[in-house]
Amino acid sequence: MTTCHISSEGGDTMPSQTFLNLDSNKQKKLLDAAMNEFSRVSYTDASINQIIQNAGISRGSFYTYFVDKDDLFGYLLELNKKLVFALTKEVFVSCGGDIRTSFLMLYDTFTKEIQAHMLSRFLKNIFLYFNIYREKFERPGHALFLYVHDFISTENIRSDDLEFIFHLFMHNLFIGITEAVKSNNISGVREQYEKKINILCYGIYKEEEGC
Amino acid sequence: MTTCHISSEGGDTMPSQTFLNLDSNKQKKLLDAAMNEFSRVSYTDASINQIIQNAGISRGSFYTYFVDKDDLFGYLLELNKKLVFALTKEVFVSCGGDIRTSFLMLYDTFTKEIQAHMLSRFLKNIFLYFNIYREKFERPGHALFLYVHDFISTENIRSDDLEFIFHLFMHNLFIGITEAVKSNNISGVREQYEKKINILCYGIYKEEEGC
DNA sequence: TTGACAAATGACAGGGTGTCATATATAATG
DNA sequence: CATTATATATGACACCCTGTCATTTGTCAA
Repeated sequence: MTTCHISSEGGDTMPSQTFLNLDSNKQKKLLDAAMNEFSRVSYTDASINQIIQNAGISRGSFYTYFVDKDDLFGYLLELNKKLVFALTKEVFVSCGGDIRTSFLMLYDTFTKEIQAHMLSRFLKNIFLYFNIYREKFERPGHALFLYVHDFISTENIRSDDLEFIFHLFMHNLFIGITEAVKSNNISGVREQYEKKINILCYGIYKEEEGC
Repeated sequence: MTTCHISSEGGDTMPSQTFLNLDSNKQKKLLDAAMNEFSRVSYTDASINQIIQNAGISRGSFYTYFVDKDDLFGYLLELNKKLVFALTKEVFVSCGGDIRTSFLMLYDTFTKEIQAHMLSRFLKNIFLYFNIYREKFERPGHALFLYVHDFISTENIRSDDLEFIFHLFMHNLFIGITEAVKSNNISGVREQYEKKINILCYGIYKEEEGC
């Protein structure tokens, strides 16, 4: 409970043993085809037909590996989760645990990652059609929190519910990145994101109000 | 620009003249069938086949009225917009324009409305599958802001960008309602929502930090 | 060689969308 | 009234999708 491995949550979507038994080349071929399809179009439009065609497997086979599109997609997320976890932790450490600077840096880190990394197209599409993935993606939030909460500084924080705050910031981070990916006015989006983070940190009301 | 009618924005999704020319009974029959379908299942699963079957019109006719499911749905939103606008304004007025109390009350008002009003099932489904509608629904936000901004008090607000703040609160209101509709722990959700609003108003940092 | 079990297959049923040539109203006009 | 023009309605059609399942193919041990 207290110690948490990355893979602890989200084990609900797993391929069948049949798939796991498969020659790893064949596995990769299917996974690659899936990544391509989910990068090509939105989740809704992604077609299993396309995937199996590109992977060169039969319809029937696919359904012995995964129960449906959701299952496959969940597995892909699972595989890419480690990257997100590691990056997040790294940022918190390098910011001395300060929430405000951490979340500003997370934004920059992820948007850069999306531009530069091999996963770019897939990640980009995730954020591009984020509204659809939101639930799937935000669910492992608890695991992520457990993974990094030791590295968050709470000295200057008013509330005692750190997890709540973490999720609130995370949520806004994801929305920010989503907008960054969609928009062509990068600096404008970044500016708005910082504004939001500042509001979350300092509030909108003038000083006089008591806590 | 400054004066704003409710219908100003979102005129992009409109039924064809053919539909508008129709006998109003026939119009209603189709609209009712659509409302039922969008209440029955998620937007993704909503089927035009079902709608035309229940409305007793032919496939071909439907496509002379609306270009697709999106178009039809947009029109339904348009028709229900007035209610949302009116309620929002009312709340702001009755709260003397204070953002915090207004948004707390908006939450209560809308969740009650969803339970009590004739539109309940439709509205409920909107929020239930909100992730999908988010864009469609948040787009008319600007019109809504123009409609109510005169009734928002800015005395105790730090920032000068009222519209930005308004959208931020609106966004969280919608998420709150969405969660309320989904959850069976109503009071818990309401509590979390208030927590969030308080953070937006007062921030998470302790006093000492300068503005 | 022969079972026995694991894996792969594609035809099939059932559902969906958007189109279009054709049929049927309704109105207008000589 | 007959005729032509115009608006509206229709459902068969082409095409796409998903999930299933009886059957075939592969593999390995006895």
